[in-house]
Amino acid sequence: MIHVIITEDNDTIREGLALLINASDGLKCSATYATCEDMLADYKNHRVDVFLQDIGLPGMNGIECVRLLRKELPEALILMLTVYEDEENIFNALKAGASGYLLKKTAPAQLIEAIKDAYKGGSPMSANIARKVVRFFQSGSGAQKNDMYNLSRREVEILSGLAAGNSYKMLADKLFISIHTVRSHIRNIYKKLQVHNQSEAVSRAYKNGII
Amino acid sequence: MIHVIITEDNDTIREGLALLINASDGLKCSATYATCEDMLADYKNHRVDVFLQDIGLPGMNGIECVRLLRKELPEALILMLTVYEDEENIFNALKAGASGYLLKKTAPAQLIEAIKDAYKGGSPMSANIARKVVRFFQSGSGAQKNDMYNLSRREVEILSGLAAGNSYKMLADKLFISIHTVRSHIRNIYKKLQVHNQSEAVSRAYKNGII
DNA sequence: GATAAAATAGCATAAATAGGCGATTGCCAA
DNA sequence: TTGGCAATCGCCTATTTATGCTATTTTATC
Repeated sequence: MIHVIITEDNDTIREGLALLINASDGLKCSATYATCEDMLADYKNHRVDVFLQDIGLPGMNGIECVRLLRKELPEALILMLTVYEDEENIFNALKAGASGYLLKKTAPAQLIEAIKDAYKGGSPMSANIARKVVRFFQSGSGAQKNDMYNLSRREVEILSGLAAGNSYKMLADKLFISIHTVRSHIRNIYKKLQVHNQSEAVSRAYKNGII
Repeated sequence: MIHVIITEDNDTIREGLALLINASDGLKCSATYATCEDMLADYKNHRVDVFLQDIGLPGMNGIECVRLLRKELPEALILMLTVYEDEENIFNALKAGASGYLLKKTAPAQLIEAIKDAYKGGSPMSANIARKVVRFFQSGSGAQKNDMYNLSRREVEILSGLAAGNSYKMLADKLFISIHTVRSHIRNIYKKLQVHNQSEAVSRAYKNGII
């Protein structure tokens, strides 16, 4: 018997999942929670083999929750069950310690299979999630999406310089151009990335593998 | 109808796979080869949607073969089907462009499912393969090194806020604290990370998996 | 209960940055 | 051949940051 704990804020979905699990052979939902805080405070009172974890929760974020849970239970099996399909959430969840990543649109039968799969040591993932993870390898851990924003070579150079902690003046000296030119490049970078300051630009650059 | 091409040196396995595929609804084995060289020279004469590719082959290695095939057919769907379960082979195959990675001990029914899964855009992997791939994320490229710098929870919160593009004032308002406190936290962050401006702090945070 | 760390708050000032507006040169492609 | 884009340079001004020093109140931790 595989015991499952659900953390999901939407009442309907939560109850539905619990019903589905309890109706399945070999599975039992031992507890459900609407928030991570509730779950972390109470999960020890129940038997549990697999955690089903939402990401978009009020209060603590589901990914942060995984991180904390992992600290207490390093061997915990955690399946993310979410609507978010973007790479940032996927990779962050996996890095935080999730064992699998499923989309909420996953069919009930597959969900049950995924829980059993995780319990047996697998890492169930929805088809397109798995493809994204695989693509991560193929692009050498950085999906070169700067095609999306198409920063010029010089702009990438400037942006990297900023991330390395250089001021405008330092960059100007290093690249043998005037500080005005540096300014100008940064203005264009902001426009292309749709941001309004260095930190956000650097952040976006990292998220998108530009630097 | 999904057309499959098999490259596998063992006669028994190769014929068995072909029989299995041809016996399955919606699948057809359009050609089989014993070596990569044969396959690369002849595959264009057949319809093909999915390649089933062994790794341990006489002559050209299966992974090298994937690399070459990808150059000619960037959109090719290639499933590795092999006995090797070591990480080096797994990651090299995925990096070379394989879409999925299955073990030869995979049950026939699952193999058929995997081919259909790949055709639909998935990345089928045997349970323990998937787990290894996921573990790669958890250990290798982002292993929660923020313990190194031990930023406090609040400091991480502030740093994330900066990366999201917030100014000091915006953060103060969001966190219901004074701008002086925000400043104070940032001062401490800089000291701990040994940096002197936001960009470098954000950059270091990303590199070390703090945010 | 002492001690350390974190979170809070303040002031002053020099330096850096962002945004507005404009301009020239060279190159490449529609 | 014209229009767009990259790269270069310029000015002005308001806003934001970085850094110096100090200090109180919680919160952990031993």
